[in-house]
Order: sequence, then C-alpha cells, then structure tokens
Amino acid sequence: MTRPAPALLKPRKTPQQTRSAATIGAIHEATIQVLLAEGAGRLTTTRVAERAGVSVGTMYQYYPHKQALLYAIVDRHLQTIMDAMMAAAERLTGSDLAVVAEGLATAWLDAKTADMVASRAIYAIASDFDLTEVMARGMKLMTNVIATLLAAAPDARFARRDAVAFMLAAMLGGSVRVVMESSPTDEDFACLRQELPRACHAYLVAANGVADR
Amino acid sequence: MTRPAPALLKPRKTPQQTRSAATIGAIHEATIQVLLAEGAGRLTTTRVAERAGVSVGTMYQYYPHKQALLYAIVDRHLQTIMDAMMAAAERLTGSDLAVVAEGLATAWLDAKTADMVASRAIYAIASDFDLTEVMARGMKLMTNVIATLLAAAPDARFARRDAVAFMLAAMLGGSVRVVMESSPTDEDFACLRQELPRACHAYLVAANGVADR
DNA sequence: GAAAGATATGAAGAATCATTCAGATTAGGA
DNA sequence: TCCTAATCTGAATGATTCTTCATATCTTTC
Repeated sequence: MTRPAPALLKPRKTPQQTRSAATIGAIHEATIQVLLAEGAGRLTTTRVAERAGVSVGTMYQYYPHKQALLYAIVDRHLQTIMDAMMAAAERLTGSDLAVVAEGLATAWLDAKTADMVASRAIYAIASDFDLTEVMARGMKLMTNVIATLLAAAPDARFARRDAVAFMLAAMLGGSVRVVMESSPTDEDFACLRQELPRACHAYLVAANGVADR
Repeated sequence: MTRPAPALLKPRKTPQQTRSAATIGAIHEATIQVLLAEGAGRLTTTRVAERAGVSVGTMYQYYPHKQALLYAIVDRHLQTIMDAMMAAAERLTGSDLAVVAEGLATAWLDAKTADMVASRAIYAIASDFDLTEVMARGMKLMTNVIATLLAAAPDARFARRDAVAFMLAAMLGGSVRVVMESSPTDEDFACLRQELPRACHAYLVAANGVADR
C-alpha cells in the first residue's frame, strides 16, 4: 500500500562502541514516548531527537530515513511478543485443550501488558508506515503456532483444525487490541484477564465436538 | 447517539443545492479512495480534491480543516455500523442465548463487510486523528447493547452480565478488525463467518453455566 | 600521546502540506 | 431574461518537515 522497500528499511550502520548502543536505545525509547505523548501525527525526527537528547543527524547515522526507524521499532516489538508466545507454546505442547486455551490466553495477555507501552504506541503508527504486511505476518505466525499446539493436544480431534487456530488467533489478537486501544480502565483489564481465558476455553471445547461430556 | 462531536470538528456549512451535496459525496468517496490507494501518510487535501474532481478551496467550504473531514467520515461509518447493530438487537430481544449469539455475530459481520471498503480505510487514519475516543465510544455502546440483549434473554442467568457483554464486544470487534487489517483472502473470510458465531455461542453458554454451579 | 576511526552536531536546503481569499462561475427564482 | 446567493477556483502564503553534510568531539589502538 504505502511503500514496500525492504532493503531500504534496514539500519544504516551497526553500533560498534557502547556509546552508540546507548544512543540507539535512547532514540527507540524517545520515539515511543513521543508517539504516546504527541500522537503519530506529531512524530517528527526533530522531536524524537530532542527527546532522546541527541541531534537529528545522529539518528540519520543509524537509519537512512524515518520509516526505517519506525520499522525497526515495530519489528522489535513483534519479535518480543512472538518470542514470548513461542516459549509459551513450547511449555504447553502436549497439554490438554483446557490447559492450552488458558495458557495461550494468559501468555498473550502477559506479553501484551508487559510491553503495553510500546504496544499502544505502535498501534498508532499505521499512517506513515504500512502495518498491514507486518500484521499479516504476525497473524499467520500465531495461527501456525496455535495449529501446531492443537495438533499436539491429546484430547483434540478437530474437524478443521486450521480454521479453529485461525479463529483463536483472531480472538486473542483482536480482543486485546481493541481493549488496549480504547483507553481501558484497570477494571476493563481485570475483566479481560478473567474472561478471555474462559472464552478461549469455551470455544476450543465447543469446536472440538460434542463428544466432550 | 453520536452527539459529543467537538464543536471545531463540525462541518462549516450545510449544502443547499443539489450540486454541493454531490460535491460532498465526491469528497467523501475520494478520501476513502486516496486512503486505500496511497495510505494515510499521503492523504493530503490537494490529493483528495484532485481525486474528487474539485478544487481544494471547495473542501474548505464545507470543512474548517482536514480533521473535520476525517471526523465526518469516521462518524458516518460508525453511525452506519451502529444502526445495523441496533436493528439487529431489536430483532433479537427476547431470544434465547443461542439465537442471540449467532445473530450478533452474523449482524456484525454483515455490517462490516457491507461497508468493508470504508472500514479498512478508516482503520488507517489513527495517525493524524485520534481514533481512541471514537473507538472507546463505539466499544461502550456495543457493550451496552449486548448487555441489554443478555438481560432480555429468557434463559440467561449470568453472574456478571456486564463482564460477559464487554468480552463479547471485544471479541466481535477485535477479531473482525484484525482479520480485515491483514489483507485477508476469501477463505479467511469464510472461516471467520463460520467460526465467529460458534465462538460467541460457546462463550455465552459457558459463561451462563458457570454462574450457579 | 597521537593518529585513526567512530560518533555527534545542527544550521541550511529542498520539499510538502494545510489553509486562505479575492474573484470567477453557476443555479434558481422573479 | 436578470439578479442574487450559492458554489467553486487555484495560485499564494506560511508553517512544518525530512534529510544532508561539513565540522566537531570523543574512543580506541598502537
């Protein structure tokens, strides 16, 4: 939609001294802060640099353009979340559906709330930067992870396992996102934390067939 | 039900001749087209005007600024969706949980796919324009509608009806959104259409049973 | 401690964009 | 037909933004 440019999105140079590593960290941090404090529309290179306590030029030392910076941040976030889910999946492999459902929901909530600040900020980037592709990738990945998990559950006998995995991925990702995006109260969160596992569980059991008394 | 429109976001003048009504329609249409074709980052007043076949000045005759235009479009979309859901709710009042669950899911999917072009475009605006408030309002509205429906279901005896309504709203809104945002195939849609009603049904039944065991 | 390389600076250039307004064009009634 | 109000025009304005590059400062290495 917007701009593909995969090669151009990579960082310009890799840090070699500790100094520059700290700089990059500060820039990342500042980007998220600006995003949350001022909104994506006011996310400018100057503002980020200012907040990070560095010069604009410094940022261009590491990223060829603004998009590359945004891409790096989104990518890192996605990676973090995915790592957490992979770990959860490994831990849950071979468990019963009930355990899998609750485990997945809890792991997802944990991962998202742990990185919530970044999460909320990132949901707002969609403008200068096309998130569609990244989101689609994440969605597909999650679906696969879940499908594998379902295949390994001893009490699973789904007619259409992939469809169920797809729906579960949409359910997890979507509900948490929607809630996060709408300035949720603590109560909203508590509610989600209680109900989401139940919903996942109920759906999995129902989809698994009536033979489950 | 969309009253709290900030004063500054309201249209500047109301069309009085058929000519101008057509112009406004063209501008709305063009905005969505530009949004889909070029992305939110390249959504400029000039581009919209050009695509609509009018002058930039014309747009400023009806909207005091770009944000007002965006707001109008988002608001109109939300209104459309909400009207559809209200109608569905009325139709479903007094039905059993099974009927309510499936009816809600189907109505939501119908409404979203009917206006899918606008839907997808709007999901991309979040930048120049803070959708948080609008989304939060929509979420709250949906939750209330669902809660009322649940209260009217003869076989319902939820311990925490509001929590269930909240979760169901998040489930509906979120899953459809996530799927729509990730360049879905027809197959993905078919899948959602089949599984979402099931998921809603399963959750409602499960949440209803837990209450008095 | 001095050269070499890495990192940081920030004013200046070039591009883009939202918004205005004075004047042209068009529609509808008398 | 003619007049008035509604509608439209689009170059000009001013503000904001991304990006560059010549220069300065710091680190490491020998």
